[in-house]
Amino acid sequence: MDRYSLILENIKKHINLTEEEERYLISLLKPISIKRKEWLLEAGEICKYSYFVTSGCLRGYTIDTNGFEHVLSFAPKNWWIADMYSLISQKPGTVYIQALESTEVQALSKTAQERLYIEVPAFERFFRIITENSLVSFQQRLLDNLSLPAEERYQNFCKRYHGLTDILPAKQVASYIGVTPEFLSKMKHKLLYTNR
Amino acid sequence: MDRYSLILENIKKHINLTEEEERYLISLLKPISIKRKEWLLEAGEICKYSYFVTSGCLRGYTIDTNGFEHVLSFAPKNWWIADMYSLISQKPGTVYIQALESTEVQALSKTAQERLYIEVPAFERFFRIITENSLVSFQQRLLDNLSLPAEERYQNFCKRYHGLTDILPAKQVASYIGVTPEFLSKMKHKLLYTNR
DNA sequence: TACGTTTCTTAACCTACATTAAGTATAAAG
DNA sequence: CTTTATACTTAATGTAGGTTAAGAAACGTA
Repeated sequence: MDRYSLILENIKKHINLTEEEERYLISLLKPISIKRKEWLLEAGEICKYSYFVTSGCLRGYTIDTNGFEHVLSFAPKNWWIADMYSLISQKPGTVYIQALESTEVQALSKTAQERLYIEVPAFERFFRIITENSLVSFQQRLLDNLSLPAEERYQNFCKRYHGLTDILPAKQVASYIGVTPEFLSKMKHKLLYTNR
Repeated sequence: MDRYSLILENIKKHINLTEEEERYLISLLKPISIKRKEWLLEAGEICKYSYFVTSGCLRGYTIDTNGFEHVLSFAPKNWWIADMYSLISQKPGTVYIQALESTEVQALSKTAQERLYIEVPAFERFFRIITENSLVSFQQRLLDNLSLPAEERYQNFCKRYHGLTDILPAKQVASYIGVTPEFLSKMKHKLLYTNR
């Protein structure tokens, strides 16, 4: 039962659950382990799960028509991830979800999630709230991309995802903030020698 | 009662309402009219309403540290708009919501919205769904900004917001897709003479 | 119907960031 | 521990899109 405490605490930050509701949720979860570089989802597939990361780290990314990858989101421990477009439309998506290291998730299927909305309406609230939060951060990220030079986007990233910057390959950070690895390397050099 | 049909139809696309629930919703709405160039919300204020546009058109935008405006979203007839960050945190926001022409909205206050979640749980579902849809389109827009040249972003915009392109000042479109008015003008010239 | 303001266009010049390429460091996997 | 792939750095060169400026068109207000 302890392997569920992380997800339960995550949910109980926003809603209250009775023990029975907790047990019901747990009965719907499906634990999945994947190794570094393996995928939970690939472009072209229909996303059938919301994933909650209990250990390790995932990345969601797309590949554009020129073959370049773009990181949509990182999902370290305690984060949710899915291809939202595909999950809600149940059409083939464009997102890859890949493990950056050995990772364990609890998968909640779309059908289980819908059952949950009906049986335990508080979950409707929970997912509304985390979707709202996600929307706010994507809006802010878009505005950052429209208004800030790459150097500030990098510094913001380091602050906001503090522990992550050390774990992630710089390449992935570059892709997230929207620059090439070469240019990120140049920025890091500059930041190192011009301030302090 | 007919002035409410647009918002009721909008909501009934996603959930069912009894006549009593409809009446309850209507009792919570506050109609507001504003004229071209007036604001419903300014940066620094706390956003207290979700706005549903019944006629006219609004834009949500921010002003960066260099004084440049960036359009976050347009809200023509039948769209919802708010400063989501400020609305959910009830802290001062960064978004201006301004009328591009004479506009009428139905305003639903944050407190009314929360009451609605409790009295009529289906509204929790409704706002979950529209927030999910909004999230998907912001994710796509971010990816477009990361992966597509300005010319394709402009063409996508023209397709996706078809009627809007004719109504909006080109300046606003430029701000939305993330280029200067000068560069948009250059692109339009090019598109006009190179194809067809 | 005219005036002032805002928007649009054109063009010369500029810069942040991309591309290419080649070498070096790091780390995964046998 | 070695091997091999992957990630990182540096530097030269290229380009999409920004900046500045100034005139032309369109539009809102009277």
